[in-house]
Amino acid sequence: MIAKRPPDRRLRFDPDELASVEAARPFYRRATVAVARDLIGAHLGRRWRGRWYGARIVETEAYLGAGDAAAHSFGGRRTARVEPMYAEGGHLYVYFVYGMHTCANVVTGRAGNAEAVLLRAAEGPPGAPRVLAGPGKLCAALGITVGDSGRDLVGGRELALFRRPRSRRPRIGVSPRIGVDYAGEAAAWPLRFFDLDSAAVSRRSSGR
DNA sequence: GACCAGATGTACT
DNA sequence: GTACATCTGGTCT
Repeated sequence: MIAKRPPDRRLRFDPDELASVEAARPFYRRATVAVARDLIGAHLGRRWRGRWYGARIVETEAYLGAGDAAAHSFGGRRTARVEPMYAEGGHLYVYFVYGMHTCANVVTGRAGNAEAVLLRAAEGPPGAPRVLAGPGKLCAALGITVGDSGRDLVGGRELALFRRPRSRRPRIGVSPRIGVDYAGEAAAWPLRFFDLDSAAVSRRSSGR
């Protein structure tokens, strides 16, 4: 059993205060690119000891399954690690990389598609500057571990995603994905989305 | 901006 | 057994 990690205390938030709506299954079942775009500005919430902690997502990347050389499920690869990617949209796929970092993805589309959206960065309250700038830091700050891989975000008791209010539509930038140079032609696909006005979007990946 | 080390799980031979 | 990974933070130019 993998030990659970507590979230960063500074990320405390009240879902009601945001007037946000928890994303339901149909939200995740749509095209991966559409979900990746709509996740910008949404809040990822983690419940720890009865309280909610969370952050506003400001950077995502779409991974398009078997036909995408940058995706873990490229060519239909199906191992114990990537198995959660084959679940129905709305599940979480978490993996450990470079011996020290954890990255969280939201599975999209229908079961078997193996498509997902990587959560690259989020923004906390003013008291938590840059603690979420990068997929590894985002997971660390929210206490997400590989033990959360395969968890369902829909109706989840510990992890949930709250959609952004319609009134707050961020300015969204688009660029190729980060760190996937090995993926050949797929490396240039414009599948990275980010909030143009967020300081948490990593420098390296700011699209310049 | 470019370059590089770091620590270890996962996939593959 | 071995290569390398959807990174990060530090150093140097």
